[in-house]
Amino acid sequence: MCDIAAWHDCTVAVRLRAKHATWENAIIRAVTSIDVARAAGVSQSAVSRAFSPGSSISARTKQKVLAAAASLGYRPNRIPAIMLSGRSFMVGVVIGGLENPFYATALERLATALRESGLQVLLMHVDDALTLDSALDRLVSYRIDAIVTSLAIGSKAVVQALSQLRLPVVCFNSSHVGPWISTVNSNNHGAGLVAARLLGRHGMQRPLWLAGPSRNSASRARGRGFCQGVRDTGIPSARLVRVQGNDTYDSGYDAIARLQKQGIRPDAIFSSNDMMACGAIDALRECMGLHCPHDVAIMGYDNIPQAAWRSYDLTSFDQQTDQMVARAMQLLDEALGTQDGPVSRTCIVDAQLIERGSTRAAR
Amino acid sequence: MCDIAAWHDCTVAVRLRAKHATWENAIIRAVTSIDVARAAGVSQSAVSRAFSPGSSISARTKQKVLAAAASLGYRPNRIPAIMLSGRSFMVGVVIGGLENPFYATALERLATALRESGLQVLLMHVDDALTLDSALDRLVSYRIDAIVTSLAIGSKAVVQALSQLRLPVVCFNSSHVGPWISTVNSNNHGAGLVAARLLGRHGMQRPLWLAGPSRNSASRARGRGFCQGVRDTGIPSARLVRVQGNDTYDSGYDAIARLQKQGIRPDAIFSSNDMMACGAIDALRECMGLHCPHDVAIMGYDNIPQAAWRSYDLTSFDQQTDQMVARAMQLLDEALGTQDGPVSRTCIVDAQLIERGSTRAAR
DNA sequence: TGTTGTTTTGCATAGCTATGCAATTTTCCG
DNA sequence: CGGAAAATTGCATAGCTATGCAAAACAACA
Repeated sequence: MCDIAAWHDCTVAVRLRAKHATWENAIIRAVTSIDVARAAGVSQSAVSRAFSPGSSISARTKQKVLAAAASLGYRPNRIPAIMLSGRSFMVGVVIGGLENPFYATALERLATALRESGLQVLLMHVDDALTLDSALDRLVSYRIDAIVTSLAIGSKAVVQALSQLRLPVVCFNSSHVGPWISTVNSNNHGAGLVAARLLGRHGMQRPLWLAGPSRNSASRARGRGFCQGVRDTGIPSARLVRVQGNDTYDSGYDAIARLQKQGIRPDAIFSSNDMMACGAIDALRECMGLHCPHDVAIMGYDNIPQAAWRSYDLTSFDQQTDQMVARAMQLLDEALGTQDGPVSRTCIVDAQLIERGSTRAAR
Repeated sequence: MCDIAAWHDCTVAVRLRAKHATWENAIIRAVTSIDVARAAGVSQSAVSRAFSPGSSISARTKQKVLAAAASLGYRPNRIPAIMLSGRSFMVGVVIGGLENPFYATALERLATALRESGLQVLLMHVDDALTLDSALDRLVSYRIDAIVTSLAIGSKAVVQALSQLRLPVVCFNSSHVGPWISTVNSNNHGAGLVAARLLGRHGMQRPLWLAGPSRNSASRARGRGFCQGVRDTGIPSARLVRVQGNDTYDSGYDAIARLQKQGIRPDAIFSSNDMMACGAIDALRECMGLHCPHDVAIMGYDNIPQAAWRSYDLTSFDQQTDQMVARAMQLLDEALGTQDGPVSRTCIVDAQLIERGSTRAAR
């Protein structure tokens, strides 16, 4: 019924003819500061100074230049400055997994923070680690000043590749460190402890740790914290269930659905992230007839918007994106500002427990 | 309007540090092709050719160059080429509203497509139309080749600002057109018709159109299609309820929650997007005691991942992101390839109805 | 070997702006 | 008004690579 768009039918081509022959030249050659200088009757230096705040130029000259620039449609060109200074004010942002709303939001905040610091975002989306190398080559060929990545830097090889760039790198939630590499981590281990204590207060006896892929170091840290917290609280030790595949809703759903066959019946679940937790809630109800929070208490991580949606009402840990981004900017500034060579710092931000209905047992 | 001086101001702090960086670079200078040439005992041209596929160079020379380059850690530099060719192979991508998973996914796909076409993404996140002007100035100062934006270009002023850049612009779901501006639209109106027909088949009698903000032209088109479809089908005409604020889950929830007081009791809702639809489902249950699909059939738009989550199981229209991105790339290639001046084309992609439980009335 | 044709190499340059420095103009003050 | 100080302006250049063109090396062939 809805057939593929026949775009030859729906397409409207509108070609606009030039009124003056001049604009065609403008395509071939952009308006330069020399053009403006000629039009304003000043030197090219004056044009440059008119657009550089704080430089030595009289109000009258600046006025003339700006007028000429406006009439010619001149736009300052930062490319030559990159060559001269060796600084492009571009930061390579390497991301993946935007289907997780947490990363999408983080990217948004990061982009805003970078913009406000006068830095541009050269975005590189990578599907897997394989494409990372060529992605880095590309970024570097544009002479980026630094790299910020939210990828969970899993392998030593990736760390080495990053270090060899001899560029400041700031990672989110990466456990590996090395020269040139700084990281901002959520306090994953601490949050795991808090999660376990919360279950202890509710008297849970059959906790389950719903783990993300083992290559995800942040997930591993959450699990370690949780299991330790469970031991500390004196609850019977937590059962580990690891999702197959990625840390998505479907993976969480499937992992819990499999419990049915195995005869496992948890009364509390701590999930490596919110999407998996939502999948778990639905699987419990649909496959096992268990309801949250009446039969099972559930906690996630990330505090994605959907955790607050009423159908899930999911207790979660907020990663405090704003703080983490602010820290990342600090580390970045520090790395960019120093002349002392490779900087490597780590910085940990506490996650905040957001209690919602999914852990309010109504027994 | 386009205050160029203003954004220069915000980079002053960083600029000062750049001086130090320059001074420092005199000591730790990036490896250039000249360094490699010296090390390999060849001319700088040879180095350039060794890294330009298809250029005239003997295997032996290339070998020497690559070896020297590897040992020095040389990385090709595209910045001078930008100056020479006037082409940066960077595309400015202007986005906002990543909290809507649909846009996040679209960005991911777009970034991938651009990368595969050898284009870089210079990302610009804008919170509102106010920051757009300065954002554009920044992008242009990096000599981007084109702009792609998923913002709903609402106002004539924005269109004019974009046109004045004299750069190819490709918009998603924008109704306004103009020189230099091409658009890829979802068939919003057609989808509205389809939605109405679906309700007609189910015998609904009290349809409600849950409208997004009136400035959103895509939302308006969906509403027009729906209302016309409702008329065509002979159902009593659809009631309009417009959200206050943005097109989010909360807005959808609140809009439906308000129905209670007004004594409105729909038996079918077509929502401007999925997030609002999810809010509507929850509000119906919590505030009015109505259940979906038993009491009310609900449809959304975008087919975000959450629409498939079992707690919502929402019928939706898939915007066929892959197709839309592919079309956008075609329009982009066309605009970049032509020398004939400003191109303006429009292209429409049908949305695909995804029927799920929210419209499977179990009466 | 000489000649012609082909491949490879190096030279020289363009591309545009920011900035140090010197020259010039303006301002200030005695 | 004169001269010193300050402000402004212009000149010249650096920054790095891709590429047209000419020169050189090489290959093929008689």
